[in-house]
Amino acid sequence: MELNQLETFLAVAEEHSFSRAAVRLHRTQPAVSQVIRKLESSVGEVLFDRAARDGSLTPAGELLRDYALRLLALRREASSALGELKSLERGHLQLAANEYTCMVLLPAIDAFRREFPHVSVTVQRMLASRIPQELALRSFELGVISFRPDAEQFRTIAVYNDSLALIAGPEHPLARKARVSIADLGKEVFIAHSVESPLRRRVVETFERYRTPLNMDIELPTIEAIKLFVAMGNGVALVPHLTVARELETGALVRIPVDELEVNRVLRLVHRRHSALSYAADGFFKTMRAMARRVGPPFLFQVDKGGNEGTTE
Amino acid sequence: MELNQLETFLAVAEEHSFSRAAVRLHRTQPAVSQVIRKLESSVGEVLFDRAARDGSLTPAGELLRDYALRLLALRREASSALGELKSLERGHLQLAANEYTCMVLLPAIDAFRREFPHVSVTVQRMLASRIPQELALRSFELGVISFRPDAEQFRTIAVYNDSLALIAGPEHPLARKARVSIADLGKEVFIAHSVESPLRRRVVETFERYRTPLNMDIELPTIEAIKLFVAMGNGVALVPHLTVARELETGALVRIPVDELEVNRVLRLVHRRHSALSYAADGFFKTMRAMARRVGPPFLFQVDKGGNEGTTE
DNA sequence: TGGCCATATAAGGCAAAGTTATAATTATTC
DNA sequence: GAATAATTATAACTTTGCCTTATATGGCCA
Repeated sequence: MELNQLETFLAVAEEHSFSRAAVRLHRTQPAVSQVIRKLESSVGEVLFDRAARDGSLTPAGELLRDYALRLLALRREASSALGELKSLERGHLQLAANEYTCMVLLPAIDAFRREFPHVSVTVQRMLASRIPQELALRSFELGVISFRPDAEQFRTIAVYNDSLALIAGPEHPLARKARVSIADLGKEVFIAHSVESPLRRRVVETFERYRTPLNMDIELPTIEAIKLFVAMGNGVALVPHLTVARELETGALVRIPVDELEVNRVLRLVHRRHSALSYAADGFFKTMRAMARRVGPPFLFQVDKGGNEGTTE
Repeated sequence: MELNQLETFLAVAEEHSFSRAAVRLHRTQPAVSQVIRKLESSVGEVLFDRAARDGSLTPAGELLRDYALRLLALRREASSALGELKSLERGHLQLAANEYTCMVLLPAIDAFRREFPHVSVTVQRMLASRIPQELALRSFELGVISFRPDAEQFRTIAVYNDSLALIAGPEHPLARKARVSIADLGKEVFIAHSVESPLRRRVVETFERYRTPLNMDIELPTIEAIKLFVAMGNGVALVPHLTVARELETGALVRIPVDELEVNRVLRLVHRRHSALSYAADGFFKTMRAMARRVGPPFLFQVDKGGNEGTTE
């Protein structure tokens, strides 16, 4: 019993004639006869009362008619569901980001949801360092990272240019100075993130380069904790600008400009190079590209080319 | 999109491998590849993430998987419904009979329902004379008549041998006589059925043959009315024995034996010769044959053979 | 980088499904 | 009641398409 056969079967039942059904299906009458015969032998029942000569159904035929209608309706539904997937009237977008990189996603997700309200979005929180391997395992489709993974299997797109901000509480002595050099920071207490990260390594390297002592006696587990602790006047911290944008505006924190620490880090979307992009992910890319064009820096949209330079820039 | 293809598709999705699916389906791997490719092109979506090499589905594939499962389940359901029809765990029996021939059906329907409790039965009430033409129009499948229709398109089976009973009220003078001849009936009032019927014609002919006057001034529309009227002592009536069996037992009516009126009439099941019998009707035949064997006369089961002798016995 | 595993591709064979032509069957009509 | 018309069945032939064998390609892992 195939859907194809059921289509022919229903045409005969509706037209009450093998020949008229053949016309409707753009086939010849013997072809229709053959399909019906084959269907009859496959279900083990005679479906049309041949003696009637008016295409009337046997009881078995009546029964099969109901099922045939339901089966074909279900196929139509499946087709239209697949169509909706393509036109993003349906679908699902699975992202992964860490505590702060997910911040940059928020305006993009907002725009995306506005454009495609029927595509659901989930953002999985994950340490950035684990994102490539989980991505390879297909736990999600798109990740946000701040480095370029060294495997060729990934494709990355730079989407946000985040600078590192040295922050202090508004009452902090450095907050009043117009210009601060890295040497001035030797005596400050740096509040560090307790998770090992490229960011942290870069801070350490920079201080070593300038031969400046780095006091990192305090480690806190979340950015929120660091911000709060610094706002209370306890030392300084180097954090992604985007995580403190609000506090800088309200004055709860102050950004201290230090030339030697003018480091940017580029946030990138990453996906499996060899997996076809879902329509949802494709739509998300389009949204981000549109946003980069409309909003401009720090948003950007730049597909990374070339080899696997590893952790860079 | 065919069910066949969806079966292959699901096998691959479940086995997470084209090659293993091929083994399971007793095909070769290229055959499976080809089916999937064809399915993909027909739905316009890539269904498996080839880069994954572990048979994982794309979002479109996930979506189709749900529908494929439902479609195949529905096909299984259809098959089993057709199986139930054959095994009479499901089905419908449509009969037609008139006011009194339906009486003979009751014990048969009772036995049938006992054997096949899931087959529904409807008895359509209809003048016996209209049954053949309605049968030809397929309003029902099986009719009960007391004559043999003259069209070759019908097949009849004698199932009940009903004698005509001359009835009178218990107080009627004839009720006391041991033997009554037709001549004794000349002065009686015959209560007639107001519907023209073979039965009535035969009564008239019999009286004419014996040159006995027949007083049929009273016509009543139902057997029930005739029985009641006769029981009240108003004349006599000639009615099918089976319609008065109960009253004869209780003594509400008395049967008067008249040799010249010892006429039997055979009730017959009739169906379209060229239409295949439904499993339900076939089961009903088997039930009636079993009953004829078990109960014996007046039940019988005798397929009528030969030409179209018209109204006969 | 070479071997391994999985899928893709190509070519050939065969079964199934479609077509044309014609027969058989049944209803209709004069 | 035979001719006619309409409908489905049958037969022979063609084409399509599915499956097989054989081989290539591509990603992964040591």
